[in-house]
Amino acid sequence: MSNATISDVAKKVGVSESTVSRYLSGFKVRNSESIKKAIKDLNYRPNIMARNLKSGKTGMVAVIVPDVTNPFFAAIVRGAEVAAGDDYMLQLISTGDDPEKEEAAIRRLSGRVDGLIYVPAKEDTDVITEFADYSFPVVFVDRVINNLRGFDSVLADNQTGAAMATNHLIDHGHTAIAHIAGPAASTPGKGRTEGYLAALKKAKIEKNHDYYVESDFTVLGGYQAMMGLLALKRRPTAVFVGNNLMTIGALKALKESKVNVPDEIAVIGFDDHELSDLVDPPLTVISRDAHLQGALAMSTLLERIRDGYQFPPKQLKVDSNLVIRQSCGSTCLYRKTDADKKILSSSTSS
Amino acid sequence: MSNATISDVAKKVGVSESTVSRYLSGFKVRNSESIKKAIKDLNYRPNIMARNLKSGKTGMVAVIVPDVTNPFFAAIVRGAEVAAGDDYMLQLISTGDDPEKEEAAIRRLSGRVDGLIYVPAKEDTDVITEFADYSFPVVFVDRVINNLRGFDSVLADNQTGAAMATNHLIDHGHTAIAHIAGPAASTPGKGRTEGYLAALKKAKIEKNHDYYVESDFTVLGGYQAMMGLLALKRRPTAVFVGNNLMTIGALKALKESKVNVPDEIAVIGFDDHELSDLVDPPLTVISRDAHLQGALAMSTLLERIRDGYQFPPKQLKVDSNLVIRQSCGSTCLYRKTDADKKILSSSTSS
DNA sequence: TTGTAAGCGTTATCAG
DNA sequence: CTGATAACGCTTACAA
Repeated sequence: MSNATISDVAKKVGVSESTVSRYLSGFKVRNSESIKKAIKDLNYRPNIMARNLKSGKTGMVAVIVPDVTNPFFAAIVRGAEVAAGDDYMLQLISTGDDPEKEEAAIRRLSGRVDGLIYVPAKEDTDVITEFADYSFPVVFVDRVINNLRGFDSVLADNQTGAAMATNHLIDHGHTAIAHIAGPAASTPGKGRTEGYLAALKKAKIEKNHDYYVESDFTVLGGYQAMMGLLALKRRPTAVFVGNNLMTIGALKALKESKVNVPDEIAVIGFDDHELSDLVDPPLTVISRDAHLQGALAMSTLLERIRDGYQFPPKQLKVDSNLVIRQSCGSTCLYRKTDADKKILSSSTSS
Repeated sequence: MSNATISDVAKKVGVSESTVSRYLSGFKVRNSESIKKAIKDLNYRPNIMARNLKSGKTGMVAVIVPDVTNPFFAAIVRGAEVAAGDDYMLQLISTGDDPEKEEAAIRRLSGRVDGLIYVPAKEDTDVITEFADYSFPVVFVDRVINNLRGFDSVLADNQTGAAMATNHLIDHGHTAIAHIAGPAASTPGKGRTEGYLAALKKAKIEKNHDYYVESDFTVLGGYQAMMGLLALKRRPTAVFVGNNLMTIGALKALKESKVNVPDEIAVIGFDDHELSDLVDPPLTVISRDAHLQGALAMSTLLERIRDGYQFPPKQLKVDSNLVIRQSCGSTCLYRKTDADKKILSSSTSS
């Protein structure tokens, strides 16, 4: 039973509650030894709620991700936790991509946490407009609610990454390059499509509407999108897939259809994976440091919690890197690095 | 600013605080309409801390896992969250396999949560012995602290699963069967080794000490263990690997050493993975429902929170299943099912 | 149904 | 350095 209160301790030692409280806060008190002993004897532990009620702080930060089960989001969470150190503990909300659950969860957050790291499932919601009232700072990661300025964010360099991916395919001689994209209404979906289109344009490759498939960032979506591409009269010879889950789906579709990668179709994905070098064939991807994104988000948030909005909102970006393995073939040698060797050069820019 | 208090609302309407409080608790009050309006106008939201201080409940459950980044643990977390529903929110602690951080985190938990779902990183710690004092119920998942009875737990059927794995290899005609095991001091490490040994014994295969390698459940550990096995004068022809991460490491070692799976060596892993059917070759594994484990743990915990320990501790177990793909070869046809087709028959037994 | 008042456990203020 | 006292915002007897 840990229901001993500060008053019990005070009584036992024969001092006032305030003295014990001061001892606990590290002030010098006369009977510190006997207080120490009494605390141990009574197995006293301060009541956090009472403390919080006084201070108005909770020592908690909420992290909302669409799905912890996605290794990419898990890495963000882990990065945030590491950056929080001993100062803050994490409340995790993983809504399973359900915007309604997410909204409900946000509503329940008020008063429970000192800040929020937020990877929204859908970006066209308007719950967030209530945040102005919600009395705690918010940092967006990877996605950012439409038309919402005034918030900090930590994004990936989607355009550059997607352009690198597309250029890599172009360098291999492809011109029939498809793109299985995330929702055009999402920050990463939009950004990556922009990068893809920009790269095509720069290479003077005419864009083919059949080769742009908007999907939904899920395994099933990627599977269906790839099936659609395979059904085309004139199949693409290369595909850039817009995220990790859709890449898995696309690969399953290719495998099921017995289409050889990279000989019949080259594949490049966005976001790396622990198993990317073990799949058949080892997967060439654009990678970025999700752990770092989480950590940056947390440190930005902690600054806000400490200092408020005296500084203007930050828009952080994390670099993307090309990790070349074998799913695009190896005809293009000049860009080739050791397969399976990650180039970990993630850095940040504002 | 959400700093309006119940007293502000009361003042605005011209009633007492208790009336507003009653309205909030769903009681019938005369001026409910005007109270409703005042709450909206003032943007009043109840202060959770104050409420908690009164009730002594936090509405939070802690979930401690060694690493959220491991998809298996992520699934446990997600399962727990789903089972929690709207009643409880999750505090996540993922210590990166650091027992010291874990211990520190546990210490800070008291008073913050109403209960704990605990997957310990190390099972020989004794922090947990303080739990008796810690005033909140604990449910262990997957692992269980040494010599600790009196707690609820939700484990996997490690023995049976490991025996299935080993038998599968035996059915393929193997007799030189190695086992890359987790720590013998851990529940799953120990259980799976027992299953492995039992299956060997039943098949009257003499056990070879070189073929038992105790490792640490990490990718690197699995890699090194496999490298060790490959260096043996008399290599095993089949390996049962004790968890998902070590299996990844083992596969990397095999790939690097250009050893063909399954022709030169058959591999079976413990715990399935989203990508298991895409790796080369598609991986045969023992699978169990981690999501279910998390959910069962949560519902058990919620019972304890509600009803206390009036019922004796439950020891739940989740079934393991054999998922046959191609990493063990296909010489043994009678057990063969459609490759890549999961048999989802997870159920529970006490 | 309503209001008054006490109390949850802590910390901050202010006199001593 | 110490102790009494008043908050923090809410709930809940108890009385009206």
